[in-house]
Amino acid sequence: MSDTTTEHEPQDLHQLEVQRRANRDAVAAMGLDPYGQRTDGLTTLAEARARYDEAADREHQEQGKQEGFTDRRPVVKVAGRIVLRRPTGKLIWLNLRDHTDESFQVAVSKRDCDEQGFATAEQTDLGDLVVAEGPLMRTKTGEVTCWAASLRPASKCLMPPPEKHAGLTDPEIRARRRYIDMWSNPETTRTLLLRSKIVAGIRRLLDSMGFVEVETPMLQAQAGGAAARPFLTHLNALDIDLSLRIAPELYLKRLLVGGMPKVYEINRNFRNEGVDKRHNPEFTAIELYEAYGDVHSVMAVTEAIVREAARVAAEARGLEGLAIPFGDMVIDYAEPFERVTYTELFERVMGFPMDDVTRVHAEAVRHGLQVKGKGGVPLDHLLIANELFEAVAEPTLNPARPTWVMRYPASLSPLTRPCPDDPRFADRADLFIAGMEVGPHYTELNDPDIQEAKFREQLAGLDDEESTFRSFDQDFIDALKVGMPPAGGMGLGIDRLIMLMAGKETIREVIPFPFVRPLDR
RNA sequence: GGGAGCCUAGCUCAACGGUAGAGCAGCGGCCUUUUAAGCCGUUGGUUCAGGGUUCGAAUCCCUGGGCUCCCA
Repeated sequence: MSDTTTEHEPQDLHQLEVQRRANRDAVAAMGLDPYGQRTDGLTTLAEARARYDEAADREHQEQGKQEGFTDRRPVVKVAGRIVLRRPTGKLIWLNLRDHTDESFQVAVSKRDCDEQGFATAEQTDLGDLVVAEGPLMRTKTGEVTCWAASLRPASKCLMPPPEKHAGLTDPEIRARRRYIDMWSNPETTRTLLLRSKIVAGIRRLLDSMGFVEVETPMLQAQAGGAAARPFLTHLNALDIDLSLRIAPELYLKRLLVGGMPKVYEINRNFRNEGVDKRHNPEFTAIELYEAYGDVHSVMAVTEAIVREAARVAAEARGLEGLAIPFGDMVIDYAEPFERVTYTELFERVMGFPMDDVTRVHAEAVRHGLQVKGKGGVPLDHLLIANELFEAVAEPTLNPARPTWVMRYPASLSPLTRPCPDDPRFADRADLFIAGMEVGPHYTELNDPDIQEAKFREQLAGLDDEESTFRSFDQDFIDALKVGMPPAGGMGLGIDRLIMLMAGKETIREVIPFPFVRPLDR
């Protein structure tokens, strides 16, 4: 047996860690492995609790001391992290936590537990992992408890744990040291498990609708498909610079050209922009394309996805129906989503039509909005109108009602197909929930000549810095020349969707390891 | 990018110009039905870093760092 305490100079370690190492070594000195080993036949804490048998327990209480009594109480074997510890002399109460139950009581009695088990219980610290085995009973005060016949160490926690009631609250350390946050604050684990369940539900739904999940390149020579700064990297083998993708769009469309009728990808995008409550440099999005569909058909897919997410969330959180609380409101996803066109909303809120150049300009100035671009050139009228729309009209949307804003002005959405009945408007719809823009939906442009012209127009409008990051994607135009079916396409931010469903107002809460500044050490 | 707030023991927090403290955790002791167990005793600090003002600074000022929130 190695004496692990000698591997570190005691003065390098905090006294609390020194003490924990000593406690670990005391367990090892008893001939037990403080780090445990494979254990078969374990049940989760929630399963163990569910196995409690009232009748068998009563029978044991009434007749347990009689000659020839057969104990029929179910015996469970459980593993968990010690979150509370109450020694009362020759009886030690431990509360274990796992991903299914935040506090499951184990009693370790000197009389009824094996000798090593009781000695282990005496040496354990808060945060240690242990395996307990014994019959299920109810205490005087009614708590279902595993009355341990044996207790074995499973792993040592050498780090002093957070305060046992207040838990870990520092938002930075919660994100940086998620492995502590997760067991210290069970809500964190619940949220991350909910995320997994929702994503699995979305995949199940889309597969049942005939969509095929694909994976397209993350490393791209030119990062296209969205307006965002990419991360740059380098491929040593070929000595060329590459970008991490900002969107999978242009590859998914190539798959439509190739003949896949319904495709989606749930994967990471990388945008070299701000980090705040709603933005992480890497984030997960679903992007989906449906051949022979249009903006309306993919809106229907999104509504189905959002309702499925709400169904999974409501079930996991024990909520009635599809009403999910978020902040100080409750969003009922069972209700039909609101629909409003861009121009309707503009006129209703502003009180004048958006082509009223004079009033648009005056209102923009009154709201302190930019009416001039870089270099003092006056902005295009529609761009000014759009600033007004975003600053004044959008915020009037009822945050508690998922709302589609439809039919954007064509010139604001150059890469979208115009509405068939009026080419001044583009067949685009954005979904807003709780004041967040959740995802754009389009009838996709599939005419290669128009696409090429719009590309070039857009590139010409970029300033120098932006244009160094973006370039013309000839192969994509070539793909369109081969013929892409008419299609509907959509993107949906998974992290934001999870925020809504988990009731978390920061993106950090729903990402297992959100970006944190590297420590300088 | 602009503004505000915060940084004190392992954790959660007091002390706001006059001897750095509490609870939890830890350590020693007692305790076989506890539930934030209890009782007695006790260890633990470069008050983010550096500079300044002052007889005296965790506290006031300056610079830097980090975090959080609001706005763009």
